[in-house]
Amino acid sequence: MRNKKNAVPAVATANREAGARATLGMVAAACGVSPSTVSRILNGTAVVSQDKREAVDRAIADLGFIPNPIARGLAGGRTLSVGVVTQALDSPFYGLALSGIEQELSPAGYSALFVSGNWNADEEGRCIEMLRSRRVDGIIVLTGRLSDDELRNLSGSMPVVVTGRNLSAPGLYSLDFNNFEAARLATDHLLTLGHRRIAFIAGDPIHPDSTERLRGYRAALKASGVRYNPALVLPGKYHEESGLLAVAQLIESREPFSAIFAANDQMAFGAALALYRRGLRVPDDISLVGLDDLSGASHSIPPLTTIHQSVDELGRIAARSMLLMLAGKTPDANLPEPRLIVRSSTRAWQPGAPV
Amino acid sequence: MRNKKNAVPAVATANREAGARATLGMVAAACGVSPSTVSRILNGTAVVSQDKREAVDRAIADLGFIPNPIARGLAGGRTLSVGVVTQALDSPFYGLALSGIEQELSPAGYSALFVSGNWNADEEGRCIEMLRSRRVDGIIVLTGRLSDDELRNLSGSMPVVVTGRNLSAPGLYSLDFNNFEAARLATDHLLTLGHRRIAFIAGDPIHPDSTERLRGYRAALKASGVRYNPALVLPGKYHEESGLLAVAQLIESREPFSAIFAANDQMAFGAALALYRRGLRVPDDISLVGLDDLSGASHSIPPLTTIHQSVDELGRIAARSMLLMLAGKTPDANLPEPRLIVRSSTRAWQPGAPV
DNA sequence: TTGTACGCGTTATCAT
DNA sequence: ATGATAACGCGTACAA
Repeated sequence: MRNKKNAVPAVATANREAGARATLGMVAAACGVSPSTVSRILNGTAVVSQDKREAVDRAIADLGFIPNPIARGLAGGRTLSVGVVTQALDSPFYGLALSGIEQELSPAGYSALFVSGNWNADEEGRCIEMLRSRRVDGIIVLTGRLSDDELRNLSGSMPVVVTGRNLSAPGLYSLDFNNFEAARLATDHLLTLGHRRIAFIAGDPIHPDSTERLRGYRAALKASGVRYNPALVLPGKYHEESGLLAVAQLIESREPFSAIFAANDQMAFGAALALYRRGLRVPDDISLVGLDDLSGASHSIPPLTTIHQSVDELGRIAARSMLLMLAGKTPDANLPEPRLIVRSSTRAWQPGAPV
Repeated sequence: MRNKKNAVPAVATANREAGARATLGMVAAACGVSPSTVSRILNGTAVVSQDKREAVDRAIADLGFIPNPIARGLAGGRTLSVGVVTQALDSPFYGLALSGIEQELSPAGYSALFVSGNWNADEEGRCIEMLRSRRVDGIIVLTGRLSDDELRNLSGSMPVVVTGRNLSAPGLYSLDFNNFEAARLATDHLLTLGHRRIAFIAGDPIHPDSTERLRGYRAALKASGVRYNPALVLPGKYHEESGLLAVAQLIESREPFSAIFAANDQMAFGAALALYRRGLRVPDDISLVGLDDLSGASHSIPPLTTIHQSVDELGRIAARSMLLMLAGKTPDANLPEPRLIVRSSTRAWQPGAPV
């Protein structure tokens, strides 16, 4: 099954036509130098004479040689791949981050191994074991359910970048959106428009960002001298259906409100649908603000006023930080601050609102 | 940099605590057998005496040994990984497919290498080169811009599963939705409701499914004896903005219509927004049907009547077919037929529509 | 049944 | 500046 290595040039060229792969050894043989020299040229590890370099470069182009990352990994102890633990591959939020990660990793010659933990700590653990067994050079964890200690532990054996948390350790870099400020901005926008009875659909308390967003909501109210009313805070789970339910529940409660701030866009979409079903118009009757600025937000009905989080930028920065750590440097990038995007789901408060 | 191999058990255990990985050689040394024996036990390649097997099993568990897929790949010529070429990682449509692929591949011990071609043939070519250099065992191509010949060519060197086409070759399996029937169903639904002036927002003609969907639209009209009116067919590009533009253009043209069938949900969302901006109500003034049944369709305003395509099932079946080919068998699975999902964006035609 | 020896494609170390 | 040689961790003929 094995065929001879270091075939002569003619054969190598023939092989290439046949779809077979050229190897470093074949390149070396083709121009009469040692494999080490070829390797050095490839990696810029040492100075090589001009003529040899040219000969080798030509042979490389000629044979269509591409170094084998597998063998490279075996020999060099690195695989030029980084593992990415996400929570869902089909998510308007995480999808953007994955995209950003790939955009940054590919040009650097790294591949991403995407695995999804599905919001399950056990599954996430298995994913990480799998990534370790594949010898990824580092791991990027998007949010996740793992404990901080597990993460710190992992960072002992390889560089780790984690989003949605704020913890530090050697070999560990964390990146988080300013959830507090995002929620504060959203609430403040409604307050500025004159709204006072502002309902808040909270996120799943299991996410650390949920409490931050609640804090931002309360801080904005306080700064405007509006009393915090617990009856206006509804539990949600960050998906559309929970936003819909929350609003249904809110209306049932007969607690008056003129605006809603949903802790993420998906819940805002659900909320909008609930209002629509009750015959309440957005923004004429009720103003609505989301958070995230998912791609769907600009084409929802009405286009959703929301807080923009640069999720693709999150991905890019996470990847860039990983690349830096892999190069032995220390990352220090931060995420851009959230900013308000005013579209058509909010308007100034009017006396005599229906609710 | 290299450290000694075949460390004695005590050291191995210590290493394990330190986060270092056990190797097959270490397992062999730990119980005084040869590496080949361990390998055989791992792969069930040959019969091994009971006592050795037990000793080895114990050592494996003890050392927490996990075979290194990299080395395995180098030696055995397989990597237990399959490449997946998608067009976008952040897409409500492809995301579902990726998710389905991972769900099927993981339990089988395979990893997926997701790369995105961004609707660009060159980039797609580079992706495939990268996957080949990483020695993936097979490649799944979601739609893509590659020519059929390139695909057939690729399938010469490894198993290939491609979606969105209908071609066959040894080592190549293709899977496609019934786009014709999907479009026929959508159009027929509107016809059944009494609509006669049904606009069609077509997809990007560069996608082969676009022409199929147009065919389905025309076939349904014909079957109901409705004359095909080219003025009611608008060009689109499968994204929200193009749906919005198409409707704006349609209204400008002053060609009367009472219903719109958009060739995918994303364009339907854009269409809904355009109608909303003109003060036209869905479904009261205009009925609207999409195609795909994206997750957002059920929470749009109003919830969108559409044709369900099991995109996650597409991913799962593609992966299952790949697994079959990898096992030397011939896949023969087919995609489920599209089905109509009636929600709230359509209603019976009323005389005296505003347009 | 088990072990030996070699190869997979590359990098790193040590000579020269 | 360059080459020989030895790993990297595993699979697999072949020998025993």
